[in-house]
Amino acid sequence: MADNKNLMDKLVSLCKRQGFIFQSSEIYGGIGGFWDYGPLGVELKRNIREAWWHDMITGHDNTLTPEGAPSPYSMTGLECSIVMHPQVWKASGHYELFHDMMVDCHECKSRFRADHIGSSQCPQKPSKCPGEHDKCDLTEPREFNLMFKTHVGALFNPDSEAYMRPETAQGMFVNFKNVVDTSRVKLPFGIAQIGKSFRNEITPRNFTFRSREFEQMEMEFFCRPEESRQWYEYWRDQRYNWYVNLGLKSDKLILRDHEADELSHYSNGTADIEYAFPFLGEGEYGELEGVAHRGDYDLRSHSEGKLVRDGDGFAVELGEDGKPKYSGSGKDLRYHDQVANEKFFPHVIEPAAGCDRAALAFLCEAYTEDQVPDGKGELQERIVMKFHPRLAPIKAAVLPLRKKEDAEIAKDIYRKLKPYWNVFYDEGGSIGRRYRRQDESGTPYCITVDAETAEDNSVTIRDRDSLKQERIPVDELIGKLHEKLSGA
RNA sequence: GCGGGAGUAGCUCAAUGGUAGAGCGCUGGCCUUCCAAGCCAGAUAUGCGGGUUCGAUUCCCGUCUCCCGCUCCA
Repeated sequence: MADNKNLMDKLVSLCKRQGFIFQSSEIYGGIGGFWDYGPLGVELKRNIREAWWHDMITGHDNTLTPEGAPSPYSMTGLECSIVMHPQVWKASGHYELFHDMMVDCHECKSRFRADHIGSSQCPQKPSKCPGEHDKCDLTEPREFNLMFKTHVGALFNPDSEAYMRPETAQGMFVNFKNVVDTSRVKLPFGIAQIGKSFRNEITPRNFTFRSREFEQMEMEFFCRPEESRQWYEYWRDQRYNWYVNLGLKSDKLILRDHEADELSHYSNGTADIEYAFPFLGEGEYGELEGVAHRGDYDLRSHSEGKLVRDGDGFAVELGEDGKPKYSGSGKDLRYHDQVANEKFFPHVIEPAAGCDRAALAFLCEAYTEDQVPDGKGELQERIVMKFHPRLAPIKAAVLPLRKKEDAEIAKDIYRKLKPYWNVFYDEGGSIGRRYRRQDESGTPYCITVDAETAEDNSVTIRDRDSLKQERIPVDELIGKLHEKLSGA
């Protein structure tokens, strides 16, 4: 743990000095729970997003049955607004769960829901309610809201209140009908979205792990109810393997099924994909992604009104007037299977990933200290970020060995590669220093131009992890890099 | 939100009620050229606000941020 703590400190320092992650608004003293991605960090995150988008959507083959899947399926993308109609959050259940009037006691440091004071116990005198004991020192009821509130329109009044989305998922549900009506998709299919979400966390902690503004990569997979269990299992494995294939070691990554009492109000089953972050204790894991079986909870809620558990199933929650407590849209969001001519609410499997958490996990996993012989053959400590080539912010660096003689040829090579990849040109400092700089940025390959290049038009490619160099003709460079970077 | 600790250069750290230093890194130059070599020159810092004081980075108060513990955690 002490080593891990130390490792986390070193990683935070590296993120700052290499331009991966900065504290938001740092020159004004910072603001808790918000983070900025620097020149390298933005490339890392972009690569994570693109890997996810490619592997989930654009690279998915709608016509074949992937291994482990019950059938072929289709995938589509979507991008929704962050501010939505406030009723979305009432029907979804977020408003009730994220929004409470709370009373705190200065004396016993407890917090109570304002509407439950009469049925709560004072921790110091359990026979009385909070506030009835002599020593109680209660605050006024205070609004306690995990959703960021804003106002739509220039006039501030209660009718203009709106919320920044606390998750991207609802955008997929409320657009379910739009997607079905316009894209000719048939069950089973997924709608995927990447975007920012906002939660007013009480305690942002652990670097970027729990932030107030964060990016989600979420997919809602709609299927026939009777197939939902199989799809749930398919997506659990699929998503777990995605992280492993991008370099997270499987002994640091677990797939953990939620206990029954841990399940969300809507869920028929949830598994977390969790990573052994260095800031956690031995044997502890932090959530990267949740894969939830949401049943038909969301589509039904947005049709009929917010649901509550009713025996084994769900029923619309009713207010005192016998009408839905939080009404839905009233639109029929059932899927119409035109072949079988039946209408039903599809069931939903939701793999919901945190992009920033993935970025943090990949940073933690990449951070490596090893030893490399210097010019005299003595071992020197090296810090190297061993990113998977798909995720590396810079794919290759072009380095002239001798600044004067080799620079022009090196620049030509740089220009040849630039249209394909984010390539970096560096002629400053000794070659060893430049290699180390690229190691700390996580650049997988360094292309070095030397005296031989002018003679036979060949360069060396240095491998970041093995330090091995391979000499190849310049004409084969693009093909070679394609092969190496495609991510064996 | 509570309690404790901490904020000095890009990073890691030093020092001081009276001109704020170092190492590494960074920039320019010379020399060198396959794994952080050398020489010369240079830039960059006391989180923010207030108070005490002739003078505050140092003492006091507030605030913000970070760390640890509690609390919270779809």
